[in-house]
Amino acid sequence: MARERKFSTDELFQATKELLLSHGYEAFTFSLLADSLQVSRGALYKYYENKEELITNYYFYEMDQYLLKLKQIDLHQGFEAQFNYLLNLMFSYSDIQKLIKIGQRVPDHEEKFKTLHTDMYQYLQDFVELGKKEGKLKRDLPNNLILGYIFQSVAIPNHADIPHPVWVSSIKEIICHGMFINN
Amino acid sequence: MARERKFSTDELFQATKELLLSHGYEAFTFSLLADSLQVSRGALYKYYENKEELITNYYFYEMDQYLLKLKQIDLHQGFEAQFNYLLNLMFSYSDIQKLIKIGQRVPDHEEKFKTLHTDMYQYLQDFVELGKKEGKLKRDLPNNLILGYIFQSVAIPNHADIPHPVWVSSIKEIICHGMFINN
DNA sequence: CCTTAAAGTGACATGAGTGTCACTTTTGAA
DNA sequence: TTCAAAAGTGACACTCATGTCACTTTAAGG
Repeated sequence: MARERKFSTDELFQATKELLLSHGYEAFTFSLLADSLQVSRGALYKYYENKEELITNYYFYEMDQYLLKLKQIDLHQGFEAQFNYLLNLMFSYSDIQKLIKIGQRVPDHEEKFKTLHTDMYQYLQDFVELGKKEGKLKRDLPNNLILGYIFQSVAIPNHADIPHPVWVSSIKEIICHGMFINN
Repeated sequence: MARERKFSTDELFQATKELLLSHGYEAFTFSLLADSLQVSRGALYKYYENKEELITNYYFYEMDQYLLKLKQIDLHQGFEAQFNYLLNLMFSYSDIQKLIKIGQRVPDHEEKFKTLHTDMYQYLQDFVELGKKEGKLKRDLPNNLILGYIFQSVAIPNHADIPHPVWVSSIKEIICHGMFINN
């Protein structure tokens, strides 16, 4: 009954992601997106009323996928295994941290994004509590700081091009045991 | 001989800083800046040809001040004292990290900003090396990771509103000895 | 008092993104 | 074959930031 679409929702979101990462929120335009999808600008308005609505939708799509991955942490037994899983996840989805920062710029939606962020942290409280119960994590550290450190570590710029495996194991070393030599 | 200026360079840079932090690079406009200074847009063009030139100038001004503070690290004797000085500096100038990120968006100047960033790191190599020589810092950790880790820590969002002193001492604990209990 | 240089103003042309809409194209079902 | 629903197009009116420029205002020196 209807004509075939020139682009799928997945393609649209993929293009949105690339443009958001390369241009930022303010410089992201429907023109750019239309060009990238080789479609007219008007066509996009058939699906989304404006850039804000599009990006909000895209974010929920992206975050759903991410949370799904995050929830798989429960498939791992014991804190140590969960910790390793989480750290690897961070590195394979390192774009997400950048996207979250960009997403906080969407007007009127700072609240929504803050909530999403908080939810994510909330969800991982169990993981941190497990670590504390198992006597692995220091009890006096705020849970949110522990999570913040794990999330932020993927954002440290590797300007000196240290080989990835060395970089990752060094980060793990610092997170777990710090940069100071014990005495 | 000349008419009195309605705003000083310091006022202009202060307003620029506030607008950059609140609106980001792409949404920063001469109109906004002119309004903020209660001056006509045209007046700004007497001093800077465009937004890029203005922001570049502002950045060099800001970074000069910051580097000056950074260099005062040498006034402290021994690694431990320097480490404490650096950490306090990070927290009192926490806007700088955000500004650096925003600055990386200025077109054609990513190179310049990357250089500036690298220079800053370069300048602190001595500090890290001192820590390693004094047997305080783990020798096998890449210097840039140690610095990056210290810089990033001020960017961790304190959504749960942990009291500042607790927050800071917890961060120091993690940086120095990690989040794991030793066994 | 008058001149002059710098500061500041406001209007103009330009270019780009926005949102809309009448119109065309495609497609499958009747 | 026809036709209706959904996809897609491109032009239009609108808004807003940009950069320029002729003009006005100010203030100090001659």
